[in-house]
Amino acid sequence: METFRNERWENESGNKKITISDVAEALHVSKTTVSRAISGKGRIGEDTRQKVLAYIEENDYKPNVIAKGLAQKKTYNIALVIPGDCNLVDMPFFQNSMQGICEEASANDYDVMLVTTTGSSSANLERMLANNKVDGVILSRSLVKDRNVALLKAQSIPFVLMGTSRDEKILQVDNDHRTGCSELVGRMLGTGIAKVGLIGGSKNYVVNRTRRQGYADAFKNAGVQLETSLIFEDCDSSDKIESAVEKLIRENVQAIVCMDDVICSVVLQVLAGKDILVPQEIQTVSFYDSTLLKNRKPAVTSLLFDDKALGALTCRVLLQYIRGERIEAKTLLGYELVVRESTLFP
Amino acid sequence: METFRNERWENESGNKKITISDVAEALHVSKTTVSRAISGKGRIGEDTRQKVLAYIEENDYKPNVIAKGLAQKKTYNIALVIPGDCNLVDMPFFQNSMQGICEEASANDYDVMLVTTTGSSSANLERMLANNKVDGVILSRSLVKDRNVALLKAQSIPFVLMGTSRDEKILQVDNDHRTGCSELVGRMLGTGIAKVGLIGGSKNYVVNRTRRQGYADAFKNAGVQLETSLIFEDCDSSDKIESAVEKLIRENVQAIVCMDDVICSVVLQVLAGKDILVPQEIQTVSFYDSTLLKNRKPAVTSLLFDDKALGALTCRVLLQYIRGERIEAKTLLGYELVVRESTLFP
DNA sequence: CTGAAAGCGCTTACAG
DNA sequence: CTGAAAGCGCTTACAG
Repeated sequence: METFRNERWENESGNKKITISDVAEALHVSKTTVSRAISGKGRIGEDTRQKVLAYIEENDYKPNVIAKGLAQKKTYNIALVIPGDCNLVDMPFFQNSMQGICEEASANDYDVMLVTTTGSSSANLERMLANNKVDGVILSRSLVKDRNVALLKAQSIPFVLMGTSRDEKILQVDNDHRTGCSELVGRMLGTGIAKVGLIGGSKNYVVNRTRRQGYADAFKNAGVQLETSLIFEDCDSSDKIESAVEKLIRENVQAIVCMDDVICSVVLQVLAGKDILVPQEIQTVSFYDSTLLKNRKPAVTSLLFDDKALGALTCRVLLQYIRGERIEAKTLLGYELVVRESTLFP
Repeated sequence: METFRNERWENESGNKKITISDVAEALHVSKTTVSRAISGKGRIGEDTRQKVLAYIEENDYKPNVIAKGLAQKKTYNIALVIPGDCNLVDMPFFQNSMQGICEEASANDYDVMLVTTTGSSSANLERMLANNKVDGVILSRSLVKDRNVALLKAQSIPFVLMGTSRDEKILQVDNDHRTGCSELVGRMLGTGIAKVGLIGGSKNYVVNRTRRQGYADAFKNAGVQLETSLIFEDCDSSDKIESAVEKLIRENVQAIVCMDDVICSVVLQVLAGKDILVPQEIQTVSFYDSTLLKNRKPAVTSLLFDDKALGALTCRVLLQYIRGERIEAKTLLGYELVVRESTLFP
């Protein structure tokens, strides 16, 4: 059995990193001058500046960010908190927004630290904060009663929520689920039908409540009476979804609105099992396009959000806040309504 | 429109962090002594040690990890590199292993920095390495020709691959896909059937090649001739998968082995569309249980891997390597074979 | 415009 | 067993 051993000292001579002192020495200037040439802060002669910059470029000198941070009392890190126990339907959201965050951070010479928390424990986040390894944190998709929010507030460390909260005291950036859902449902009602059922996920997630509001808005706008008997929430298992679909069928709904793609997937399966045609007999839409339904037939009409852009923007907002810039308390991003085969929109 | 502004200086008096100097001063000892009490390194009187520890506990002192790192030329960070552009079927893998990595790191007082790369760019990784912000890196699920591997090797920074590579010079930790796939296919062949088709994903991913080897192993072990005409690889779109299924049907296969759940999902749909019964007419298995098929009927026989444990182990191996401990070049983790409705195993 | 010096919050030979 | 001092690689008043 082959084994490995890290023997860094052997090649230490080879790639010893060059420091600011080395640069200063080689150029017969002070470290101060080198530092100024790099940061652009403080007065410095244009020619010396160029000389330093040229040498740095030439010799591939990279300042040690850790040391820089220590001196400035910054870390140039932000933390991204994601649920360790999310379900499949939410994964594309996290994956995509994550990429947006990483790229935006990278572009600003920041790095992102990953912190996973579970519903029951914020231990990892606490450790991270205690260790002072970050300048700020991004929280994603919060729960209605979110312990992480409480933790962050208590520490008075800059943070922004990538999602929505009714707490106006916290910075928020989110997709405009509410308007999107409202427009989508509005399109359904606009075709003249009124019996539109809703099947939703756990009310524990703020996003699900927001979607529900959008659904309600549509009825209000259309002047159609909303029947609460057609609304099924907290459907977090196949069984619950199936039973909801059956009840909706008995109610003779003309359309079923699904809050997410997992729900929609089950709904389509139940309808297919009963040989109910979509969209001819019952139209179906999903509130979120996660590619989970990509291979499903019929293709489902749904809302398309740019999660990567959301991540990037959230990151930018956090960075601006850290720098002390004045920013809007809440930012909402647009969406696209994608009409596919599962509806009979004109 | 409400706006926010970060005004840290206002409450700076409130939560100024206490430093090692404060502790030393309060206790009338030197910083050296405090440092030793905490680290456990160097000789120190048991009573002074207790005294220091008590004070620290009492006043909630947390050493500044950044400063500690600077002095020791360590960062107490590792980087996790994940593809920014992975597809749905791989998300559960990344999500779960991520959690394992974070928790193991946390338990060792390390933090994990997130780096996303795309097939075409390793820029983020390069930046991270240049900035010296990590002591080591975890690479996940490498491609056959992986630029990240080349980059890491050139930098001679400790790294381990969470996945498999034929390059024996790199540290690897992986699920034992090969043995798993072999056993699963072996069970099929053991029922007396011989015409077992295979539909696989992109050969660009090492993991898909490994699974293919497991498939081949099974035939060899069973003494059954493997028909290459029943093997379809690089099926990375619905169209290709559908066409593969149709060819396999024409070949009168008795079973179809799917390399992952997305493939399997499409296969089941095609079979259902043609009213071909699973498992009565064609048995079906998937090589990876990603919960993507959870709501599908019939439930699919597949392999179950503990991705979270894989992440944790990978992290542990990297940390041991960083510490200079001797470790095995390659570690393989077990799996569980879950027999469900889609097969006719005895 | 430039530099010497102190400092960020730790660790670690070295000396006692 | 304990401490003074130098050092990790930067930044930033302060002085010139």
